[in-house]
Amino acid sequence: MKSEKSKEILKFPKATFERLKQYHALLTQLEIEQKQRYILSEEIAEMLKITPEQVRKDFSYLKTSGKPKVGYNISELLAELDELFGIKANDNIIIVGAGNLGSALANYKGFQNIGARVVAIFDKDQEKVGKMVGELMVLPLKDIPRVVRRFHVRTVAICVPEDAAQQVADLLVAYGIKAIWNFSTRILDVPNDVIVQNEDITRGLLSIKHMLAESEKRKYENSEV
Amino acid sequence: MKSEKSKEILKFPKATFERLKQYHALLTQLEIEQKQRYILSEEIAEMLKITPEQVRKDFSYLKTSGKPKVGYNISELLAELDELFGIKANDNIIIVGAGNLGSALANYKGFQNIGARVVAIFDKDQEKVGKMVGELMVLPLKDIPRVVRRFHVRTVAICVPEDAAQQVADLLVAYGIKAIWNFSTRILDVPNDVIVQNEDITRGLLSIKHMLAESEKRKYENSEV
DNA sequence: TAGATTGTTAATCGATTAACAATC
DNA sequence: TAGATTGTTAATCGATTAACAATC
Repeated sequence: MKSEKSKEILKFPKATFERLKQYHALLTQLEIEQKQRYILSEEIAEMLKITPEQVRKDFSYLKTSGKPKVGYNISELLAELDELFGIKANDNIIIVGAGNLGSALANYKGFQNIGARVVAIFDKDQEKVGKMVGELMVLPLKDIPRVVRRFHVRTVAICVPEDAAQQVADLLVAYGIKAIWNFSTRILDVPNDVIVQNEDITRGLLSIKHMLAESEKRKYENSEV
Repeated sequence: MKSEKSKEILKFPKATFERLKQYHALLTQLEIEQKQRYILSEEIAEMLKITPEQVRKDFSYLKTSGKPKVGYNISELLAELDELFGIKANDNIIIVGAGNLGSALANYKGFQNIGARVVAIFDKDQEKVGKMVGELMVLPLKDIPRVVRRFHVRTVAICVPEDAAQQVADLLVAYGIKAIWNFSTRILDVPNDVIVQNEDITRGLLSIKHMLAESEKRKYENSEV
């Protein structure tokens, strides 16, 4: 029974784990569309711009298996991934910062697909407190501990301006928060047992810039030959 | 001279390139703070939760070198990374979708640090057209081709609801856009020569869920011994 | 049955870590 | 000078790709 319990979180290659998240998103989408019941590794590969061999290799770590010439059962695969990511075990999260970004997050409908729910949104600005964001009323920061206790909140999204991010993080750590979802570009300094997930969007744009530069370069070289 | 030109975009290990973006963000922050002129590989490593050896290995691909016992000159390192990422070559980008997320993006101040500028924001909703988002007036979709031509826009951020994302992508591809910065969770189907950068935020939350589950598991196991 | 696709093993490739000489 | 830190080479580790048998 112990070994059972321990096995619940399997050890995948880190790279595989990252792709499993992509498969999960794709399969969720396909499941909603209801257009097909099976999917080939080839089709998945094409949509995610990877190779079919890679897809099959990744799936070989799962219990679900595919049928030659038929592919993988979408519902079955999705169910296993849901289980794997603990989608059914709902996580209550809160948002600090009720600006545009915080509001966008609060209104985001996709959280239910990954077993998360936004239970409250906070702002230090008295002007914003009391206003509605979607179905939530903006609360003052002092209410954070109460909400955290009541809803067993472990994860907090920080959506405040750069210069307030560290301060808010310190506060949350003091309140016993386990994980910070950091939407500021500020590198946060927190104790080692607090999980920080940086969601610095500028990284994506840097990748685009780089890829654009590379394709320009290729064009230049080809025209030269 | 050809070889000069070709060398402008150096070949780094992919993993190193990803970390270079983190170093860039960190150094940008330190440069703004003006608290120190030099930084040790050890200090960088601690802030980014990697090893100092990794940092030095990554930097060995750069021209900038550090001084034993002194570290790396922050300005010098940042200047090289700026050059490397083409920060000085400004990129004009546009945003489609003037909801909370699009508005957050339009108001984001950090773009200048990575050589990007939002020149326009669009929405299909007539109610939103004409309203101000920061310093930009929301424009109707039909104005996209004009703006793209006038500002040489290559990159577009898609901030529309899930079910409109593919449609907008098709439109943009037809207008000759080179790169799509996709903020919807929808997997987009576009021609191979169009760059797509997916900014699916739910992935970060899945990582958090997984890390929380792992640390719970560790706690459980330790208490059992 | 023939052909297509899966799943797995082995080979290759790439990234990280370890070790240590060079240098301030 | 002694000690700390950098930078590089070699060793290890991990991930991807190739090859191919199994199977529908």
